[in-house]
Amino acid sequence: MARSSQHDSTTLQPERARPSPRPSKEMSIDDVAEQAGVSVATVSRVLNGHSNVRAETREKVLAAVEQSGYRVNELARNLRTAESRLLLTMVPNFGNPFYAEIVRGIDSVARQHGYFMLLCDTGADPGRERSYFEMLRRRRADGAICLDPAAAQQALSDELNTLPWVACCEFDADVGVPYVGIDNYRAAGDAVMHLLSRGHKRIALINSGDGYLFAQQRERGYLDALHNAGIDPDPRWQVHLDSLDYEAGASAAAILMAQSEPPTAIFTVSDTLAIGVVKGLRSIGRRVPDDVAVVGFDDISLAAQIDPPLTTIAQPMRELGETAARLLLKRLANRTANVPGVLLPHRLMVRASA
Amino acid sequence: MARSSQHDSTTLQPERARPSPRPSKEMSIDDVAEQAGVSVATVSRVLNGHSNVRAETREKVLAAVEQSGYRVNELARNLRTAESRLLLTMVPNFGNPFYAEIVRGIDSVARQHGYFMLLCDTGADPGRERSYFEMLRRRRADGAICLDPAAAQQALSDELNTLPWVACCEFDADVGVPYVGIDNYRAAGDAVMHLLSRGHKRIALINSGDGYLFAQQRERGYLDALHNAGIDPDPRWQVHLDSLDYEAGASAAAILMAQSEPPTAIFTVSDTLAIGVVKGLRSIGRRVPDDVAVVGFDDISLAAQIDPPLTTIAQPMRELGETAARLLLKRLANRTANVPGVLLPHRLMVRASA
DNA sequence: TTGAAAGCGCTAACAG
DNA sequence: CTGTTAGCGCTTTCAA
Repeated sequence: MARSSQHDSTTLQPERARPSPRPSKEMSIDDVAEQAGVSVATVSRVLNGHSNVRAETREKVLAAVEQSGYRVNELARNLRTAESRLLLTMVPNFGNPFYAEIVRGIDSVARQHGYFMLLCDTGADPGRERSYFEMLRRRRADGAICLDPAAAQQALSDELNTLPWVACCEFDADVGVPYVGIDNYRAAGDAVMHLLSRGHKRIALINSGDGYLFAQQRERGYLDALHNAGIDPDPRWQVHLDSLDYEAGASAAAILMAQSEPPTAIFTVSDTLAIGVVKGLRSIGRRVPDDVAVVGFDDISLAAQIDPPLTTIAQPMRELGETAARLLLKRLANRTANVPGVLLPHRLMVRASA
Repeated sequence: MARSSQHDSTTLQPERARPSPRPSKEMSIDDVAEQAGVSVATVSRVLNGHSNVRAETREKVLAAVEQSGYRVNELARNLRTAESRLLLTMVPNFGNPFYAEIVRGIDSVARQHGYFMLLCDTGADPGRERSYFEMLRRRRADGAICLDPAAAQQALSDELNTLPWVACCEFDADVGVPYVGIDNYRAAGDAVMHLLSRGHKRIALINSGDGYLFAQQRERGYLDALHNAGIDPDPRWQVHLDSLDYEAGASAAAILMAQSEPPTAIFTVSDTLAIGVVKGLRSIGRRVPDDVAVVGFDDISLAAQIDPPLTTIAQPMRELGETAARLLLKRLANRTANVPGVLLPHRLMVRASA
């Protein structure tokens, strides 16, 4: 509604009297050089902050840049320097709030180092995932952080391990790929031990499909903790889901409770599942924690908000992301550097649900 | 494990007996051309699926590509074709589940058209936001979809409107930028009218800060609906928050209910807020909907999961994203095309909370 | 149907 | 301190 005038245009035409810098034809470094009366090399130097330029010359260049509205063409720069300064982050499902904070951590470290992060939702589909690794090969991205299960598992058999990437959360320590995550085995054990200490004996596990490495690790933790307590885990207490959605948790809970001797506690490998469980329990008239205790996993921000607030295993999500990014950057800086695998501490958050 | 021989090469290192294609030195199109005994032009043609290549020649090239493990260098291709095939999506806070589904919609349309989507979390910070628009100017991305408030508002005053971007959800129809969103004014009215029809008179509004355009629009809708019902809105019923977090909703509810004549219903401009409200209400002993009714906004997947299930205004999130992407693609394909603003329908989801 | 050659816009030797 | 110049790897006329 304000100053409109300026575009009745359509390209091809003169198009005069534009507001200041915006040039009608895209400028190149040559134009700037000419306008400043120097060579392109000099322009490049000041643009890249090299010190070997006389102050006076620098001023001239800066002035020309300023008043021409010139912007460096990163496409050209990328080709020349042979790097895209883009990092890929692959997540199986970025609608899951668990990933949000991790991705934030990655993003913040990346941009701190002059990289941009490209977020890719793979849907845990190996096909999609491969297509993203393909981007690496085509030099569209410099490196990748993968939160996806498939890659971690195929790293051995593939030439995947020659690509610059690191695994986050989903990792196999025996493969040659740098990783960061938590000790899922021990974390699951801690959760179960908490339930045990509350007097529960019939403790169920709601797990995701075993496509996930963490699922296997947590299941072993659960099983061993039970065994160590002298309890023989009933197979009927274990359910495997192919989803981490709220809904999946709700229906799993209902099924679990329909048994003749239903569990008195449920350990779930994800808070989203646990939230669904709580809702499912409620809808069949069971109270939490009085009738059945629930413990989740991850400690997403929602966990403390629901009713009752969720007891859960907290993962240091932000740090997981930051660490992953640092590992990757390190690999990028030095291809031959020995980048380690790192395990970050988890923590049991005792709230009202168990 | 197959045919290995060909490169024990590498410039400096031994490193022999590598698995198949993976070349130790990066291959270029010249290498492929040489290996296939044709010119680079021909290689380029088959790589790009041009039809004017003899079948036999094509085979030769493909074979060379295959067994050299060659991958096109997109950096070079980008420079040459002057496009990055990258789209930016700017969200104020991608931890908010509302954005997840929208982003999915964008992503799916983008990749369907051979583009990749770069997700950018701006934190609703105009500075960060500008830095992303800067990427457009530097040709690091071809276009952008912005879910952020600031851009929509500055589009007028700036040369922002010459850049290839579209607004999604946050838009000002009077500015020259293509947009997609819902009719926030009417949607808010619908929510209030629902509450009215349930007999409520003292209806509170929990709004976000007025940095958001939708906040202003929904507030007007709320106010007018009340007026139209002959109710004079008490200013004490309106609270403005600078956050959409669960926590913010919880404390706002407590404050609201501490008044001498507290509201009997609360309309909230976001489900995340509403979920916090429900929790806040519960923690001060108020029941929903018996003591106070709550209606949210967005219909994120969680809305149906909480206790009680949330009555809310559903936004067609997936479609919002898809439409935004299509508008942008259209603009990209034809800079002078007249890309319209589009409004998608919302829907009141009546559940148990109101 | 194919090849030769001219750049895309930039950075980085190498000279001066 | 500054300029000249040679490419980065690809696509695309233009000729053959």
